[in-house]
Amino acid sequence: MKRIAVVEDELFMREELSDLLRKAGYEVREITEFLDVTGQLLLCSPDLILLDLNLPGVSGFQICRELKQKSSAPVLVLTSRDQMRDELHALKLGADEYLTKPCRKERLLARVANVMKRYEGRPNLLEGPGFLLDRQTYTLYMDNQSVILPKNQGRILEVLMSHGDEAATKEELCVAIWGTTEFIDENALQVNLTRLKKTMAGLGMRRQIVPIRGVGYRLTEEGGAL
Amino acid sequence: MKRIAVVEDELFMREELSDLLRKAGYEVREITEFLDVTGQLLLCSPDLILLDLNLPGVSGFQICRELKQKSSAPVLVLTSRDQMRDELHALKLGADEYLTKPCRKERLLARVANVMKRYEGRPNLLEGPGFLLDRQTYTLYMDNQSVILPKNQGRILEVLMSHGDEAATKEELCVAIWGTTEFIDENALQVNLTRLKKTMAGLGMRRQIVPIRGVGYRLTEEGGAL
DNA sequence: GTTTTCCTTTCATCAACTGTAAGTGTTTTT
DNA sequence: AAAAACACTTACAGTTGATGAAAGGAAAAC
Repeated sequence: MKRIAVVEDELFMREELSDLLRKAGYEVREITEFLDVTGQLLLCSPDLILLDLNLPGVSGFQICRELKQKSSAPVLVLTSRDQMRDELHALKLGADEYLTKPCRKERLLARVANVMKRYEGRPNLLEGPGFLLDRQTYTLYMDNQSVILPKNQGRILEVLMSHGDEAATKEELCVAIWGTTEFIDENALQVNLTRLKKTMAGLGMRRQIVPIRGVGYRLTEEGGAL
Repeated sequence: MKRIAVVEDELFMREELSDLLRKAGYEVREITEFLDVTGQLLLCSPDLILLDLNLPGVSGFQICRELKQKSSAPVLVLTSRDQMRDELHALKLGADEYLTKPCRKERLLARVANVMKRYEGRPNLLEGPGFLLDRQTYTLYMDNQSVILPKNQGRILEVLMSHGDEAATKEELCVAIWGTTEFIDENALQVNLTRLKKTMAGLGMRRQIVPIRGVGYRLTEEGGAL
């Protein structure tokens, strides 16, 4: 059975949505605490996320962006009719569909089914700007090429991507690669970074890895200064 | 610029389609010889294929099926309004969209753009029943797992898939793996087949490899007898 | 029951990934 | 300007995993 996560703060609306979806044969998980929404969502690994943009305290946009960085579930955004401008914004952030509230039940269900069908059987790929990464095999897709990254390079890229434009500390990277906080050797990380850079350059990827002195590394913003 | 292949036998219709698409900024390739349509299409490697189902001599369905086995370009099927039943059939064969003729220009362009956007940045994956295969890296996707096949196993599976339910000869397989007709050693193929079988079984794939005595191998039909 | 064809396992070889080590650049600090 | 701290690169050896050869077992055809 397909699992859908509902992120909506208004009680009434949330229950109505859940009800509708359950009757349509989906398993529903409701998010009721709006701290670390992304984390909660990742934990229950839904097949689709229904996301209201107007949440108390947190930015729906921010959540959307984080989700697309850290998971590969499709996101269907709900927005009030008077915030149509949001749509474009949401789509840019990687939302797969949007709907205006209120909206007819059939319409909602149709979109839900449609989006899920589009993702049906699709591999679990992490989206980066202009490329995709399979988190299990570390197969990297760019344009029409695909390359298998060695495990370490893959893990590094995965961590960097999950941080978006922010820096990942060297410690984090080491943990991701070797599973321990004790530094095996800071240099080992260094070497693997060099190798990853080379493969990325070889593929013509626009994003580059830049060091943050004394902290770690991050991926450059799209048109970011070198 | 995106390239679209038009497969349509009626001259008038074909030119109208081509015109429309060219004005919309696409590069168009027309298929005018209806022998080995699939081969021609594979050669020009289009980003989308516009396929009329009523072709002289050949079955549009057959072409559709072959395309989905041998390429990963999206297929948009055109059918006359009085053959609505075809639609279901076409979708089952893996067509990504269908349209009834005649049809409004905007509608056609909208669907074309829509389908292409859906494929945008998507990796070049070959579709098998219930699984996907990356022809470059031989990454195999099933359910939510993904595994990297060793090159030889990948090549074998690729060839078998490209033959659909028909048998691939041992010679073909050897050529695909080692690039030569001279048998390196028939046993080498044997060994790799065994290994492929094992990995497929390990993943719980429904399709199995069955030998055709004295000829070669083929994948079992969905509910095929063992 | 014999022959042909197909299958499986084991073993040595080879290629690829990896960490170590040593040395070179490049910032920042003094 | 010199020193120190940090970042980068290259070369090399150990390990892991894929590959083909060989040998023997199973299944089908006759």
